Amino acid sequence: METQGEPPIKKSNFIIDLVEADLDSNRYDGRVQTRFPPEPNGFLHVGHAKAICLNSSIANDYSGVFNLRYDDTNPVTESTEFVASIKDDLQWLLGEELKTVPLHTSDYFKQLYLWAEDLIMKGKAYVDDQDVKTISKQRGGFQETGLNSPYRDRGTEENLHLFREMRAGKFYEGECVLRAKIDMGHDNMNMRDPIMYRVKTEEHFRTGKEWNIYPTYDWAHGQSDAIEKVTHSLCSLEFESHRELYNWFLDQLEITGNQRPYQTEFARLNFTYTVLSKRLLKYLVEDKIVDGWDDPRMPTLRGFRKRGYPAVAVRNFCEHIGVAKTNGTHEIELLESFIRNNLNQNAERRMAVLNPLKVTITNWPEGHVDMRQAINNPEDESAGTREIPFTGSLYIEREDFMENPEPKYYRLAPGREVRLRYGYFITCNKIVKDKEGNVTELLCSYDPETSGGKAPDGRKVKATIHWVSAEHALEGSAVLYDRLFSTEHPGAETGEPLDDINPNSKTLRECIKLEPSIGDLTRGSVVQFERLGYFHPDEEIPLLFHRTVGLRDEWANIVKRR
RNA sequence: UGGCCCGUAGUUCAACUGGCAGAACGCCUGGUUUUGGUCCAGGAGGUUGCAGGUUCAAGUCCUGCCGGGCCAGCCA
Repeated sequence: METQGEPPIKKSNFIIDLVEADLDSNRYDGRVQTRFPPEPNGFLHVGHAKAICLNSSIANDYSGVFNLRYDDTNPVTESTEFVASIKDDLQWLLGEELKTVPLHTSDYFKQLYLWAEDLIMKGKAYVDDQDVKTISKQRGGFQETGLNSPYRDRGTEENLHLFREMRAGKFYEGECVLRAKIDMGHDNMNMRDPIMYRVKTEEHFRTGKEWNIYPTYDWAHGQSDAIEKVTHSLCSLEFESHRELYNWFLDQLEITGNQRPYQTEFARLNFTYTVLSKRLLKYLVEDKIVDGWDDPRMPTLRGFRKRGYPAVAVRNFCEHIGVAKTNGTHEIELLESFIRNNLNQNAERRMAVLNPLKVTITNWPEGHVDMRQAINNPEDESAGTREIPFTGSLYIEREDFMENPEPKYYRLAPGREVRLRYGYFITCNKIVKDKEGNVTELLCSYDPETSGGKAPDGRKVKATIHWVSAEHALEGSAVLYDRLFSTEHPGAETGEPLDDINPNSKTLRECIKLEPSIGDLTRGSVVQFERLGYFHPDEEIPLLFHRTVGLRDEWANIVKRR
């Protein structure tokens, strides 16, 4: 895996400790096997990225095996659309094709079924004819013990017969279920005779109409791990209380020794200024708050991709944050710093003006075009140079001029001299305004002696600003993205995250001015528009750019502090 | 007022298993710079949730509190 020159911080976390301890004790004969088990009912987001990176890097670091396993046990919510997108996003994130073919829980339906019969015969499972409500009520509460189902003590033969009929499609949905027979008075609610199978008539996207009953997560998960010979079954904290059941099932099936996986939980990833819950993300899409699952503002991997986040930067981020059992929220700035770090090294620089202000150089020789040489990437000499036409009629950024400059504002102002990057020093002599008093044009003079960017007399300028020649400029557009939510912890105040949606998270800038070489940019690559930020060319629309992330901005900090 | 889990700079994590509490990001100051970017140097920021106990020595072990999270789907 690429590391792009990151300082080699030795990784240390409680999961690595466990893996190494198991290696030391030879628990699995030196094997390490992990898996990423998404349900194919939605798109992957950064939260999943953490789990993917964790599982795949543990397998990588210890010469183990990492599998993608679709946890497709619920035909009503799952579809092939998601199967495809998950694999696609996963490979994008990992930066390579999967080394193993994707697995499916549905591949194990037969084995799971046989094991269920096994449990029935051991008197450890029974068919319950009660409906959802009744079962739920009987489960009791945290402080009250549950009630045994009247069907709990059915005979083995009757259970077997009923279960086979369930499979044969003799029952309607909700008519009956198969339950593990554990303990209705257990402190852990998951142990109060959990459901193993339920009837579902919906067609499964892989097994079609073959099955009328489907295993629940609890019944399928640990057994699937065991079938695949997973060693370390990593999942998020919310499954902590399911671990006891995970182990109980393996106990009943007498899966032991180096064939027996064990579950370890870690904290899922959270970020400031966004949400990662499936429900909320779905709302954003369906209520058209965003333009789709791949909207660059979305924390989905598709969104990241469209926004121009390099996959390796996301991986490095995941590597860096490590894992722990503390539920917390990462500052989004940390992710952004990894994005910038990568892009600073790799993105070519270009000049673009997003909010153009006309500048006329009054002493420029009429019709003269001066080709200026510019460095493509100061961090990477091999990126070479390019030429940019300089003329007497330019556009500069409106924000780079202030009629009445505030303290510490270094850029252009009446009577002030600045440097045009790769061009000359210019001085603002006159402001042209329209009837409403808006500045429409600046009349400036240039100093021909400053062609090299320095004045022979040694005088300094405080600022260097970017520009584009008016007659050579390409016209395009840019979309500027801001945080999707306006508060660090959406919903912290009202309890409803949607109350904190930032109404200005997307700004379209049309008629932006681009230096000519931008027309030749290769698709997919991210460029830095100097002094503005990193921009990702849209995959379809020419000269449309998505702002990946802005540059760090000292001036913005100064303004904010006021 | 059940059970399980978690509390270390603002944030997220380390601390070789009892031996001088560190890093990254963020913030601040200075330097370099034809990007107010990058880079370099430095700084602030901690009663390790609280209170006891064991020990020459406790973030680490013990006890008790406090705070937070998760669990009562035929979702995963």
